[in-house]
Amino acid sequence: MEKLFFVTRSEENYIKTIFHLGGNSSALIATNAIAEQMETKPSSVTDMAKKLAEKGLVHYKKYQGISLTDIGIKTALSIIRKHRLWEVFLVKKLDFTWDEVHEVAEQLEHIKSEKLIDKIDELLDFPKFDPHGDPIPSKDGKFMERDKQLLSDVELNTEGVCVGVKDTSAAFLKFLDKNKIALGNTIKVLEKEDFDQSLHIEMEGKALHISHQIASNLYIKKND
Amino acid sequence: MEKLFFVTRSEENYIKTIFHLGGNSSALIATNAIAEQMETKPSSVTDMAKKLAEKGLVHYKKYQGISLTDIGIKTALSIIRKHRLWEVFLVKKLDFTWDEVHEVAEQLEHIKSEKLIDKIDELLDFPKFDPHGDPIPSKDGKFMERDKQLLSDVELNTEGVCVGVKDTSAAFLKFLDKNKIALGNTIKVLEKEDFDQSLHIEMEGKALHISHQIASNLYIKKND
DNA sequence: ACAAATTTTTAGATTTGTCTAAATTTTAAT
DNA sequence: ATTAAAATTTAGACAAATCTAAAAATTTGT
Ligand SMILES: [Mn+2]
Ligand SMILES: [Mn+2]
Ligand SMILES: [Mn+2]
Ligand SMILES: [Mn+2]
Repeated sequence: MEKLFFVTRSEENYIKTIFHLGGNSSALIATNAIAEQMETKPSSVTDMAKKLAEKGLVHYKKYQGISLTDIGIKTALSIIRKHRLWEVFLVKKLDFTWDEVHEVAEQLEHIKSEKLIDKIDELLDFPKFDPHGDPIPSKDGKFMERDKQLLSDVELNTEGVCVGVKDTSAAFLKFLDKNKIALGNTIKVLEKEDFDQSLHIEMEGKALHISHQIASNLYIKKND
Repeated sequence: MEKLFFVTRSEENYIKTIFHLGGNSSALIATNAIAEQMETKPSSVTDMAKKLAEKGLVHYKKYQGISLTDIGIKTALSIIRKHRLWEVFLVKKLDFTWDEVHEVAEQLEHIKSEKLIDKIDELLDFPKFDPHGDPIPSKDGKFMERDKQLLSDVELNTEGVCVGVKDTSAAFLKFLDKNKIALGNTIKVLEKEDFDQSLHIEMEGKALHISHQIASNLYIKKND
């Protein structure tokens, strides 16, 4: 007793959103939070909550909040796996840039074929992270959360490597491109401005001055 | 004035079906024919006919029949292009067999991204035919109909090459696999049985006896 | 040409996913 | 502990895509 019901595209999008808002574990996610994230109305979320509870994908108690069941979590991980693998495919095989992939992956993540996604995984040589540095769940739902910190949180003189972005908007990613900031680049924190918390850093040997807004959306992995 | 409206997945499926039933040119396609092909009810087809006419994708006159407008034809060709390119992709890049690809392509053909399909086209080196021998329309809607004939229609001693299948069902394709009949194989018609119209042929040098049903679903290109 | 058969359309209902506006419950503030 | 504010749910509506049953138009057979 597991894949009992067909899950629609809309249901998949709700499940994914609940997961991203932390609805795994036993945290209860608010109706409003889901509505805001999905740019829909709270009443629509309530309607869907009932439907998903009916299908055994979420726990739902009126007025209390929503969280994913085990099956819901498995479903979410499967969608996220597909989304991220397609993103890697688009970048590695079709020369998409990292700011172009999300939109298309939003569509591709709903394609229903286990064989398809497993073959894509194989074609890409089983990547562990997507183009934004986010981990890719394996077929059985496991994934390694990388040891990473926001650049804005590390102390002076820290050296490391860019490993991910928090903000994945096209606008932010294009800004990073323009400033030659890319995942894999080496980085060192040279100075912190107390006044505006901007940072003077060295990236791949070149000096760069970046705002707090940028630093608080870039993940780095500190050198051992 | 061209891509005026958003075309839904359901509308795309109707457009494609009308095209395949010959609704390009000015032939009028019957409501019942469309309903049968799509395994839906005639009343649903009528409803959709009105919607598509409203959007300028089909010509529709009550009780007379349905045909595609120029925009409708362009739309159909774009969907068919996507379907067939994805089929080639699945076979060439992901080792799908030709009997497995159709189902998945039915989903992938609805992905909306011009860049995606053009890059897939490029990755595959601009194939002209899909795994079943059907021509792939180019970006601008042109395609070459191959010079081909049903094996059941050619005369005795004809020599040629298998270039396509008429029946694309998984059952038929698997049958061909089992009998080592593949596109690209050389073929020669040795003898025709008058009684049941079965054929004795030579395929890649090996003798084979095939029924009329098989011969009438295999396309060959005669040697010059 | 005209009745019978067939095809097609209409009318009305259903499901899914969404919305607005009103009612209810929970939470926060005094 | 009340009251005010905020969050959530309900009730009722709507659009899309489908269906069934009945009505209308067309085609066919004699
Ligand atoms: Mn993404
Ligand atoms: Mn990503
Ligand atoms: Mn196909
Ligand atoms: Mn095909």
